[in-house]
Formats: sequence, structure tokens, C-alpha cells
Amino acid sequence: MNDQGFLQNSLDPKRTTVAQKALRTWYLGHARDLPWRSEPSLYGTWLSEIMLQQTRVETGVPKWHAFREAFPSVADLARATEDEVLKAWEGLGYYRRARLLHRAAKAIHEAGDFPSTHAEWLALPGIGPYTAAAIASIGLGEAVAAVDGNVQRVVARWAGIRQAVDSKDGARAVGLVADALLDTNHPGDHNQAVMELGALVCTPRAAQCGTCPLAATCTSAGREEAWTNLPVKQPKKKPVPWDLDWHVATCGDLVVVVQRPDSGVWAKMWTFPEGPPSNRFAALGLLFDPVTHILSHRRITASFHGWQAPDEASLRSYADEVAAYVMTWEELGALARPRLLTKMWEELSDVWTASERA
DNA sequence: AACCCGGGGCG
DNA sequence: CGCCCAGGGTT
Repeated sequence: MNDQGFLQNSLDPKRTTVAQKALRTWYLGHARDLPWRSEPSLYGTWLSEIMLQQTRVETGVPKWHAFREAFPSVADLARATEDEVLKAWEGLGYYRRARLLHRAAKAIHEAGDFPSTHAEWLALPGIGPYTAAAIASIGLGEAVAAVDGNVQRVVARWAGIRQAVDSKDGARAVGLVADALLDTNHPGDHNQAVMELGALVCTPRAAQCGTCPLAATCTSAGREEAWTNLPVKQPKKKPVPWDLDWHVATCGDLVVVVQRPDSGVWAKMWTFPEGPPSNRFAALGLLFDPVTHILSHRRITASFHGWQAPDEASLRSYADEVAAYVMTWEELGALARPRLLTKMWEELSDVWTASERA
């Protein structure tokens, strides 16, 4: 049977209905107790969906609580500064999400209310096809199928879709099946059920077909050679090596820091200058080995160079040259820093301590 | 369609 | 190490 044959079979209403009901029964008994599910709100659902983009649920849960603590309502979020929002996002990565969330909050606050349809959500910054469908179905009861990485995997295996799910044709096939499978009476539960199944049962490596509610209707159930090879994805590029030098110039308890530019890696986050200070500064030497830090597209080898300014005036002069700020370590700690910097915090503090003693 | 954008966990 | 994660924006 060719791919078209599998697809036709998967669109058969009798088959989708059976799968749909089995899935719902399973979900009602196995749904995880996630915080945004206990007291549902559009704000909480929206935040969870942005926060969980390319981020595991276990990682998102504590951040979700902390973020709601810092910004209890969309009005609080809209009134906050971008620096404050980035600080609350610190450590989560893909920091553009935080900035787009902030912009969307301002738009919502300005409009006076949350969007009430899938199309209106889609128009907001940071809201793409998946997130709009997730919010509209979960928060508004709109009958739209949400397709994320979990759904791609579940659907590709269930229907036997062999095209790359991140190609145009593959995405269309997944979308057709996901639409056919959608439980239009319970769209929010249904979308979460497929994702939950992908996260708990139909997992990337060790799918548990023995306990899967979709096994009876699944093309790949129990056939390891089938599900291990699905979904097909286009090959990813390897992270490109990147040698990064950060110059930590200090004088007493002061340090020179920069806010990174509006675009690029760690946009608007706070780090150290990449250009060295003048030769009137005393080198503190390389007090620790270079650190390797992997981003999605870069393999960073970071070297930290410690410098001691002879006096505060020359420290400020250097800061002006590289468009940087002079502040205390404590003040830097209150700003949003990438993980690479946070990981080195103890060692960096040691540099400061050493400079204090010198 | 390809590329950019973080960070962590797991086999 | 490689792979994946409740993806979206830009070119």
C-alpha cells in the first residue's frame, strides 16, 4: 500500500471516531495535573503555550509559577519594563519569546481584552499556527487542531506518513489527519490528549504501544521497525564553532557590563564586552579554563579574561569606549543574564574577590 | 525553504 | 555525542 492508501484509510470516519473516543477516555484518566489546567484562564493558558515552545513541561512548570508571581495579570505584564520581563525569563532560552510576549501583552492591554478567536490570536506577536490553535481550542473551545512536535510524531506513526513532517507535503498530510482526528465537541481536551499521548506513551525512543489507546487503529503499533523510523524529519545542521571572549574589567566592587544588541544571540541580555580594555589595565590572567556552551546553532567556546583598572576613572573611560555600563556585581545580578554567564557566576565572583584583595 | 534563536535531559 | 522538546520570525 502506498502513502496515499494509508492516508485514505486514516481519514476514514469510522476509524477516526474509534481512535478519537479511545484517546479521550485515556486522557480523562491519565492527564497530568499541570498548573495551568487547575484554574484555567486565557492569561495562564497563553503564558504556558509561549513558555512551552521548544521547552519541556517539567522545565516550564516552575517558571510558569514564578512568572505569574511576578506578573499576576496581563495588565501587570503590559506595564512592566522589557528588562523586568527578560529577567523573569532568565534561563529559559529563546529570549525573543519573552519580548514578543511583552509586546502582545501591551496590545491586549491596549485593546482592553483578550482576542476571542483563533484568527485574532494568530495576529499577535509570538503567536504562530500551533500556539493560536492551542489557545483557541483550550481557552475558547474553538474547533481547530493544534499540531506541535508531539502531534507530528503521533499522527505520522498512527497514519504511516513517510514524508518529512517539516516539509510542505508532510506538514499538509499531518494537518489533514490531525483535522480528521479532531474531536470537535471537545477540541481543547482533544488537542491536549494527543500531545499528552506523545509526551507519555508515543515517545520518541521507547514508544509504549502495549498501553496505547490508539494501538487498535494505529498503522505502526507494535511494529518497532515502523515507529522507530517515524516521524521523518529533515536533517539538521550541526552547531557552528564560535570562539567567544568576554572581558571582565573591574575596579573595587565595580564591573563593566554591556546590554547586547536588539537582534542576534541573547538579544537585550546583559553580558561582558567582547573587546579588551586598554593596556593600562592589569591582566588578572585566565583564572579558569574556557567553557563550552551549546546553543541550537552554535558551539561556543567561551574564554573569560579578568582585568583590573588602575582607578575608577579609567574603568569608566573604557566603558564609554565600548558603550558599556559600570555597576556593582550585585546590580549585575539583578539583570537578565544568559546561562553561560550564570554558570560562571561563582568563578566570576572569585575574579572580583581576587581584584578586591589585589 | 532555509536560517536564526537557548537550554536542558536522556539514551 | 545526537536527538528532542506544547515553535515563531525573518529572509
